[in-house]
Amino acid sequence: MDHPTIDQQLDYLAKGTVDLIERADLKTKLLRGKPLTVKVGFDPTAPDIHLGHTVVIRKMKHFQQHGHRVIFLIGDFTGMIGDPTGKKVTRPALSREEIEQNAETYKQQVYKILDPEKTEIRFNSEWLGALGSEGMIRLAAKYTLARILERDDFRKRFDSHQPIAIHELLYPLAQAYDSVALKCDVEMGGTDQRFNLLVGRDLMREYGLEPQVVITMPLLEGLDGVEKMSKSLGNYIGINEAPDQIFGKVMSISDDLMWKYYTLCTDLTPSQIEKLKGEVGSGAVHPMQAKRDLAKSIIRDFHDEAAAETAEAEFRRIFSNREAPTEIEEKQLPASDDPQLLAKVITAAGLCATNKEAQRLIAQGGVTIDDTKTDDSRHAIDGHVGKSYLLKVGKRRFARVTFV
RNA sequence: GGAGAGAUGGCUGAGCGGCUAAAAGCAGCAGACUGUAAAUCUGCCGGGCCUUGCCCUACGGAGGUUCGAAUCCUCCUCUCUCCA
Repeated sequence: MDHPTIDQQLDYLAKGTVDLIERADLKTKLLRGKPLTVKVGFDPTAPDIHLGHTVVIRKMKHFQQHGHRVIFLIGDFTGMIGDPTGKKVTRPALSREEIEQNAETYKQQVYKILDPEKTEIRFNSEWLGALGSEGMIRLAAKYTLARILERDDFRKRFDSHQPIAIHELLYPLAQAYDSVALKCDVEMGGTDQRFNLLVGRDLMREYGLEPQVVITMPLLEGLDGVEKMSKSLGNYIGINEAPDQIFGKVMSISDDLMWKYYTLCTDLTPSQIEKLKGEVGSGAVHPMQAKRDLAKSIIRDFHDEAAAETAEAEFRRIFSNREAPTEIEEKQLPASDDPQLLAKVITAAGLCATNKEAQRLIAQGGVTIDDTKTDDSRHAIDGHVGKSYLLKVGKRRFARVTFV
C-alpha cells in the first residue's frame, strides 16, 4: 500500500461501505491530489465508545492513511436539538464544562484508532451559534418542507398525523450547514444518517460549493450476531475493556459473523480478506485460527502487541487446555471450626451473585474445588484457619480462597 | 376538550378468582460435545434458610371484596391510540 493507484485507494476507502455517493465524485476529488476534508459528526452526550462506533472511526483512519484531513466534529449545538430519529425530542443542554469533559473522553478513546496529529476536533456551536436567528432563517430559506419530508421517519409521522416539532425539521439543515462551514469533501456516518448527509450535498450546492461525497457504514451486529451492537443490549465489546475480555468476546462470535468483523474492524484490504476467506473455505486455515488472528488484531488496536499475545496465551490455557489462569484472584474469608457450605463460600468469594445460583451451579456440575468436581449442592468444606482452596465456577470464573 | 387501550419477572409477551414463583420466545448461565466463550444437543434460570422441606418477596402504586386476587371493585400515577 505504499504507492497505491487511485483505483486501489478507492477500493480500500470503499471497503465495507453501504453507500458511496458518488464514487465518481470521490475519484475526481482524489485525482486532484490535494488532501480531502473528511467530517464525521458525534453526539456530545455519549462518549462511551464500543466496537460498533469504531466502524466509522476506522474509516476515518483509512482516509488519514492516505494523507487526508479528518475532522472529528462534536455536535454540541445540534445536540440541543437531538436527532429526531432518536425519538426523544429535546435534550437537556450540556454545560460548557460537560462538553469539554466529554470531548476529552472522546479523544482518549478515539486516538487509539485515529492519528492525533492528523485529527482536528471541532464543535459546531462555533459556527451554528454565531448564525443567530437571522442566519438560521436565511438557512431555513434554502430548503423546502417537501424535501425535508423525503426523510422517511418525517414522512411517516406526517402521514399518520403525529407531531413534528419545527426545530426537528431544522436538524438536518443544521448538520448540513456544518459541511458548508467546513467545506467538506466527504462526510460519513451510519446508514441511519444517509438522509442528513445527502441534505449536506444539496445545501452545499445552494451555497455554491462542490457537493460533498457521502459515505455510509453499516451497523455492526453485536456478539449475539443479530441485534446491532449496543451498550444497553450488553452485546458489545468496549474499547477500554481488558485484553482477555476482548479476546474471549471475539472468540464468541459465530464463524459467519467473523467476516463482517474482518471487514469493518480491521485494516486488511478487501483482497486480503477474500484470500483468507478462501483459505478457510478450502481448509488451509482453521476457522479458529482466523478468529484468533481477528481477536489479536482488535486487541492490538486498543492495547498493544504484547497484550494481544498474552490474551491469546491465556485463552489457550484456560479454554483449550482447561487450566487455571496464571493470575488468580485471592480471597480471604473468615475461618470457622464448623464446616462451611460450599455454596456460601462461592458467593462470599464473589464468584456468584446469590447462594441459590451457587447451589444450582454446583448441582449442574459447574463447580470444581482443587480439581475435584462435586454435584452435591449441600457440599461442605473444612473452614479452619489456614485452609485454602482453588475454586472454579463455570468455565471462566476462578478464585483462590483462604480461611483466615 | 372528548373517546378508548394498556402497565406482568433482564426484554418481548400469555394468563383474567385457587392447580401460578406465574405459559412461550429472546437474552443469560451450566453440562455434554468440539475447533472456541463457534455450531448443535440437554438442563437451569426471584431470594433466604438449620434444604427430602420451610419461609419471604413478586404481576405500576394505595386501599377494598373474598377462606383465597396478577386475575373482581375504588382511587392514584404513568404510557399509548383515535377524535376535535
